[in-house]
This record gives sequence, structure tokens and C-alpha cells, in this order.
Amino acid sequence: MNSQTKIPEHLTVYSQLKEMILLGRFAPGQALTIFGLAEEMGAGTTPVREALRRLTAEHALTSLENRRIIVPELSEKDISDIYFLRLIVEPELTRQSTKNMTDTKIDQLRRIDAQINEALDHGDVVAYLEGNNRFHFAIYETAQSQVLFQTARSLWVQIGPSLRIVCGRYGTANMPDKHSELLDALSRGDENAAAQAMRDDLAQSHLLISAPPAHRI
Amino acid sequence: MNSQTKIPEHLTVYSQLKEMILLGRFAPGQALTIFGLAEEMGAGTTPVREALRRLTAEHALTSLENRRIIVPELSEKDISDIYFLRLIVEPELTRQSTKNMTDTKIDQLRRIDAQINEALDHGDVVAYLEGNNRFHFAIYETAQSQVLFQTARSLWVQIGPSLRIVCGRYGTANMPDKHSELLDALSRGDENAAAQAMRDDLAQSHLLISAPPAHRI
DNA sequence: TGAAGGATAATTTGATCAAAACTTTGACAA
DNA sequence: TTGTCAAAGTTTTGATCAAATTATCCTTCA
Repeated sequence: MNSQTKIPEHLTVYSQLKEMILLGRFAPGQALTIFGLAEEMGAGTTPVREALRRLTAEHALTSLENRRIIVPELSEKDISDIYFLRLIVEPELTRQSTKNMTDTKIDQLRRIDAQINEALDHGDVVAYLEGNNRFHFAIYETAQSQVLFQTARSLWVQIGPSLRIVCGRYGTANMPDKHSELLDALSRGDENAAAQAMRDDLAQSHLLISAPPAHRI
Repeated sequence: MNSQTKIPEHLTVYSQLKEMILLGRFAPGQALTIFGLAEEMGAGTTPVREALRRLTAEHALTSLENRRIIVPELSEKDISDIYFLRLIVEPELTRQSTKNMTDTKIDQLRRIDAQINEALDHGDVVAYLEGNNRFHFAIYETAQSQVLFQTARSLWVQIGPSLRIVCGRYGTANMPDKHSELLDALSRGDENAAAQAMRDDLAQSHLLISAPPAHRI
């Protein structure tokens, strides 16, 4: 009788926290306490503790020597290294996904893309970030590559808080969108064009996040 | 009064387990229980539990749906993806390390290399693995790149158990060793040659690990 | 005013325990 | 022999608590 009857609470807490980090609900540098989160989320301290430990291991959070856990503040070097990797990993995932692409999947992607455009029109930052995340990982999961998928996930959680800041700063006007080119290439089954479109999308995102802050006093 | 007076136990347990996994003390597929490890290591169950959770997050261990934790068995696809990444990340770390290379560091690397050669002569698999690990990461830490360093660490822990199997199968005769070329390039400050030597080293390792098992019944 | 020192509060850490969930074992029937 | 079911034995999970550690605040003194 082996079935998954119940999902352990530390997993649900983990998922919730990860989602919040990914969508930038926490500011970079903000400190998180076990007790505070447990109260806020209506969970026990033990599951929260384990979830924090896991997120720290994934570099979604940083554990200071003071035993204090904070949302990491990325340096310029960190960001350039993250994009160095993203520009390798995510186009490759896109390339591999092309082989497994189905009409059903393409339709699903088009629907998500429509939602993204709607969010952009309304200037809804959170909806944009959420849609963009779903769009990319709907492609990546199709590649069926454990290792690359996990790496991409890790990079996204690390960049999440900073990306949120950028969006808040510039609004949704200049958001990268090579999604139409990407969808065309995917539906044609052209893996090189798909990978290139992904590279373009990432390059735009990199420019945005590396741009100097608008008005730093 | 902020100083690091005492190291938490879950960290030491984590380090010990990671070391054991890296050197292949556990076979791929082997199950690990919290209680068993706690007894074996003379630690409490709480620190062991947290260490396992962290190692699982780093993909050094795999958490089955049964809640059972095992040492992962890598598929061919996993291995090729890991080497795809290694061939990007580790040469780049080597390249970046060239800028920060000092004579002291070079000497240290030469000493480690001598120990590796001694281990190879004696057919000492564990000493070889340990030396090789120290050699590579002594280079990588010099690069001062958080993100790439962490990625390399993660990839090594994942490949560890499989590498151990390969070494046990073929002995230490055919182990990759482009270390002299690497050391020469590093001491000349030739970053391209250094990165290339690292690529060659990894390519050899990849060949070895992808080779068909000798006599599978 | 401002720095040093210490008391107090908040937080993390690790142990322990009960409950839940899973695996295994063995009995019994087809 | 094969398959099913239930009971027993492990193992994980989450709550709780005491001890250790760190942060914060308040007083005192120059």
C-alpha cells in the first residue's frame, strides 16, 4: 500500500516560501525569522525551520554567520555570473524541449503568453512575473532534463528578488518579450531558432537588470 | 559581542555526510535513514534530519515519494547533462582563477598534485579522489565566483558516487591527469590554455564514466 | 552628547515524544 | 503456488521545551 496520502507540511511551507521569493515578495536584505514566518503562515516552527534550511541550501536565502537568515543581496559579479549560466542553460533547455513539443503544449504556451500580454497592458507587475515564470518553465519541463531544469530553477530563485526590484523601478513597459519569435520557432520545430530566441529574451532581461539605478541619491 | 564561538552540530553532520558522499562511501541506490545515521555518527536525530534535508536540496541525495532518502542513481542522460554543465562551468572558473593566481597558490597546487601522483602509483583510489577534489577546488575558490563555485560543488556531489564506482572498476591506471599542462598554463598566466587544459581533463573523465561497464552479467 | 557595559528580550538549536505514515511479515483463502 | 489483507515493527513528521546564543535596550560614566 504505497500511495502519497498526505503532503508533509514542510513541503507546503517550502513551496509557499519559494513562490514568495520568486515573485519578489521579500526585499533583498530582509531578515526572516523562524518564529515570525511560523506565525504569519499559520504553521509550526519545525516545518518552517526545515523549509528555511532547504531554501538556504538552494541559495534562495543566505545564512549569515550570526545565524540570521536573509534574502540575499546580489553583487554585480553575482548577477553577471548568473546570466553567464542562464545564457547557457536556458537556451539548451529550449533546444531540447523542441524535440518533445506537442500541439497541446504549444496551445498551452500561447494561452500563457496571452495572459502575460494582458498583464503588461495593465501594468500588473506581479501577474507579469508569475506568467513569465510559468511560460519559461512550461518550456523547460518539456525538455525532460533533470539536471538542467534544477539548475535553471536555482538561478531563477536567486535572481527573483532583484528582478522584482527592477520591475518596480521601471514598470512593465520595457519588459523583454521574444515570446512570439520563440513560439514560432517551437511550432516549426526549429531548435536553433528557438534557442536563439531564448538567448535574445535573456539578453534583454540582463540589460534591464544591469542598468544603473534610475535616481540613486 | 558577535563572534562564532561554536559550530552548530547540524553543520558538522552536514560536512561529514557530504564528504562521505563525495568520496563515494555510499553506493548509488543505497537508502539512508535518519535513525541509522544518527546512531552511526553518534549524533542526535534533529541535526541529522536537517543535514539530510540540506543534502537533498543540493541534489546530493534524492527524496523518494515514499519519504525514503537514497543516494541517487544517475541515468545516462543525467551524466551527459552534468558533463555538459561541467564543461562550461569548470573551465570558466579556471579562466577566472588565472587572474588571481599567486606563487603561493601555485606551490600549494603542486604539492597536491604530487600527492595525487603518489596515490595513483599506489593504486589508492580514495586518496586519489580526495586529492583530485582538493586540487580542483583549490583552483575554483581562487576565482572568487560565488555562483559558479556553488554550481561546481553541486555537480561534483552529484557525480561523486558514480565516479567512485568507475574508479573501483578500472583502478587508478587510466585516471585523467592534465594537471601538469594546467599548472604550466596557470603559472604562465595563460587563461585560455588553462581553460583548455581543464576541458581536456574533464573530457577524459567523461569518457571514463560513460564507458560501458566491463563485464555486466 | 556619546560611548561602554550589562541586563533583558528574542531567536536559534538540539533533544524528546506522540502521532501519522510507511514497510514488512505472516496468515489465510483462492 | 499466488494473491490479498491485516497486524506488527520502523521511520518520518511535527510540537514542545530547555539550553545556548545573539540582539536590543537602558543605564551609567566620561
